[in-house]
Amino acid sequence: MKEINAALLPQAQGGPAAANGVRPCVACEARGLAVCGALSDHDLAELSDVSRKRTLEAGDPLFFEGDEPGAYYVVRDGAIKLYKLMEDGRRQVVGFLFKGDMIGETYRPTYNFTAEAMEQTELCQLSKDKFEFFIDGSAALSRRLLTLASSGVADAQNQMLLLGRKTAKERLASFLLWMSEHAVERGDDPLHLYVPMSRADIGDYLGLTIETVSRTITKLKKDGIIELGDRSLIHIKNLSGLKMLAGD
Amino acid sequence: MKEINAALLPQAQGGPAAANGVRPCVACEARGLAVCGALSDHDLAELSDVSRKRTLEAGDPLFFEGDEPGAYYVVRDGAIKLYKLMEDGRRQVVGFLFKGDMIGETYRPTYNFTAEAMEQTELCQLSKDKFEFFIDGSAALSRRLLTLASSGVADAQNQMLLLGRKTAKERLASFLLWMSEHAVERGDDPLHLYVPMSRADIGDYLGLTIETVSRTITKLKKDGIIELGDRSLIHIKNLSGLKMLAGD
DNA sequence: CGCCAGCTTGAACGAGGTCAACGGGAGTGG
DNA sequence: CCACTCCCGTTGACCTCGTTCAAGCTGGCG
Repeated sequence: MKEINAALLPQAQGGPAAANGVRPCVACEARGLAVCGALSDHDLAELSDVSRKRTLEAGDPLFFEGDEPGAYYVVRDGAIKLYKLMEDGRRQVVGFLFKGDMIGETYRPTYNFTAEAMEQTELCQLSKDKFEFFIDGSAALSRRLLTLASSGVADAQNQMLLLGRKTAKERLASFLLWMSEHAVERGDDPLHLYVPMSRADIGDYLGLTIETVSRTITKLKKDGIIELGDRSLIHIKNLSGLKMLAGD
Repeated sequence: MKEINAALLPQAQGGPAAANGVRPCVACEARGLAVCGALSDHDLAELSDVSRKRTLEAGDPLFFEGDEPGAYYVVRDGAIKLYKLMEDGRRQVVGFLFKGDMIGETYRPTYNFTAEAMEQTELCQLSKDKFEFFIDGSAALSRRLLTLASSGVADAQNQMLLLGRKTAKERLASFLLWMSEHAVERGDDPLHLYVPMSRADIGDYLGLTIETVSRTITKLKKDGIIELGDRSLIHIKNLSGLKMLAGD
């Protein structure tokens, strides 16, 4: 039962981790963050039976826009980007997922975006049918998923305001603030941001080119708002200044 | 019980229609379209008890961004726009609602946008607490709401692609196609669109100015793609041409 | 060391914004 | 019935922000 979808997977999991097979969700480090927090220990133990660990390397796709959803995924660790492509290659990143986030295309016939790992990422893969059976049986889980979907809509609407009406500087400032707020939720330092996405990813998320992203970051640096560190780290030196710049 | 929230309403309903009070949801013309379709006749009869009819005139606000949600609303007839404002007045329309659509800020602490009628609009107002009690008790309703929320997210992501990466012409074409598809869902003629929104509304939805909207519509007219009729009517003369222009 | 991918910086361009003038239909009042 | 106003949409001329094109820079890795 753990292996039902193995044949459909883009890449089957290899290496030493595979030997561990399913780990109990009860002890999952992402449990507190994730949707699984809505379930009792007993339910979670059952969920373990329909879940399966997946590991992706940087650049690996999880699924493509238009694919039929075969599973739900919870990010245990790492970072995923979600994007849509136009025929001529124009790209729009519609979201980023980090530890505890879920891919919630609940009850949709096809995925509306492509999902791709930005770095090595561990996922919990939940069988679609089994998980939906769980949803129907648990009002708490339904409620949690509805709440998540609603905040997903709210996030998307904020992004619409950004894309439709904000200047390049306001977009960058809003993006950094968003990253900061989500760092808080995950219990990370909100002033020393780990930003695993490339300039191209940021540009495609903010509706800008890599050049504009680069230039705007340089300006923020010169204004003393932020500082760039090693390994994708961005230090926010002036949070209130950043909030001013974000507009709203 | 029908009147519990009457004191909180921005404008109490007046005129002859008020005398009717609550009309049974069972016979509601929007039932087939709306979320209520997920409920049995029996449940709907109960829902009638916690629902109340509201009528808005063009320009009337239903609620403001930041307000605490006190109710859920289903549009029975008319048209509503949802928008967010920045301090300096820049505006982003994040959605339009028509017959059968629901305002689904499920389980959120505040509304994320302002809702305003674009023409005379009839709404069914459902008590928040009562309706949430219904949700918890009905897996079918939960499922329906989750499906709606998911397609709301998908819609929002498509709009992100539009706002982030499409040209003015592509935006207008995509908008008209979107209107056409939703006309089909509502059982209206998909080639003779009723477009109740002003140029300003369209511009603020597409991240453009009224001037650019006007110029672009003129171009579409000159290219023989569309034709403008009386009373907010737009006739699509070349649907496949429109699809070409929309990109994706 | 050399190569390549990702990032930065500069210079010129252009799609859409801004500013301004005008037109036409609905409502109002004489 | 016309004169007047107001609002909305259209059109034109000019400008600007972000894009495009191009050149260098930096660091990781063979």
